[in-house]
Amino acid sequence: MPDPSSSLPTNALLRTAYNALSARIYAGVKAGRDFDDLRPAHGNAMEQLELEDGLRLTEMAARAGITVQSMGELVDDLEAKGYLQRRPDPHDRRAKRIHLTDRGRNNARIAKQAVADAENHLTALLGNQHYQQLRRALQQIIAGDTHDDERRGTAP
Amino acid sequence: MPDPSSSLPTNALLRTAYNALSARIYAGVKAGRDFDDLRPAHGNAMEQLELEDGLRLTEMAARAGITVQSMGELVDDLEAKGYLQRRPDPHDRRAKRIHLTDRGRNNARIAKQAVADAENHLTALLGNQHYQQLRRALQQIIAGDTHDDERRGTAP
DNA sequence: GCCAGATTATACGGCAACCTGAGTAAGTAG
DNA sequence: CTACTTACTCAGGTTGCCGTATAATCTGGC
Repeated sequence: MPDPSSSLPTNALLRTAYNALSARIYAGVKAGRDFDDLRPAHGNAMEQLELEDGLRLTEMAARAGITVQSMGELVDDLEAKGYLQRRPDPHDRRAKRIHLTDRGRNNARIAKQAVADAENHLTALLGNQHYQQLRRALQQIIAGDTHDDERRGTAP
Repeated sequence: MPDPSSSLPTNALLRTAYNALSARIYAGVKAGRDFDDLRPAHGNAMEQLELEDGLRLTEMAARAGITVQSMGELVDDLEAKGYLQRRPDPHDRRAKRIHLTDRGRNNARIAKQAVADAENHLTALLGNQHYQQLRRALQQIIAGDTHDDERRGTAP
């Protein structure tokens, strides 16, 4: 197959680049240890607890940009597999705080490293200057589209 | 919500930028006319027939990088909605050729325009030079990861 | 000409990762 | 105390794929 990427819309380039990079990170996580029972979507939850332990479900869903129910499923799964634990919030008996277990913390550390490796890979591939430019361009796209779409809503 | 994009991994930036751009294109297609019955995935099929009419299912699936069954579903749906038509291949009685109807051709034209609009939007947003650089960087990421992942396969 | 094996399309079932809608329990404001 | 809001759970649906299996047809070797 001749490389068709030069004629593809930028749209498609973004998606393919994202997939490639995600696969790299995901492979890095799974290669590290016995974390075969994690699927990419679980990263949505793990990522956040790595930064801030003891979040509530609602908060996590909002940060990940998915519904509370969806995040609930991920957390259910991760709890069953021993990566994290729900504990009642002492100050609000409606809420539960979600904490990493030792296993979860261990995995989070490796995931963090895999992400860092991917960033280093990009810097090496593009050169630091182009790497920074890429990030700036992506941020502009994200910010630029937010303005226009705010009133019109995103696609269903 | 304070803009967190500056600290996000490049990975996440790629995904969000992709989503933003896709939503823009998709909105463009739907705004143009009465194509409310199309979902984003249908683009996988329409895109190709726009370039080359009368392809077979197998060919389309291979080009889109999805299975024959998945493409079959999309084609079923598009056929039911009057965007395209299956006609027997006169030279191979196993095969069917997939052709755009008038409605399909009309939609393809609008979709093409929506993609072009999105590219123009990007050029205006980033400046032509940075736009070109973005595309180059994405192509490098795609090509760069292909080499490494070829033997190891992509993530499940 | 005929059979083995590949190709083309379809049918059926399953799964991941989301969603909407409807509920319960607990907190908060008047 | 009532009315509203917040946090979470339960049930069920949708989208977009995949795997396996089957029937019809084509192709190459004999």
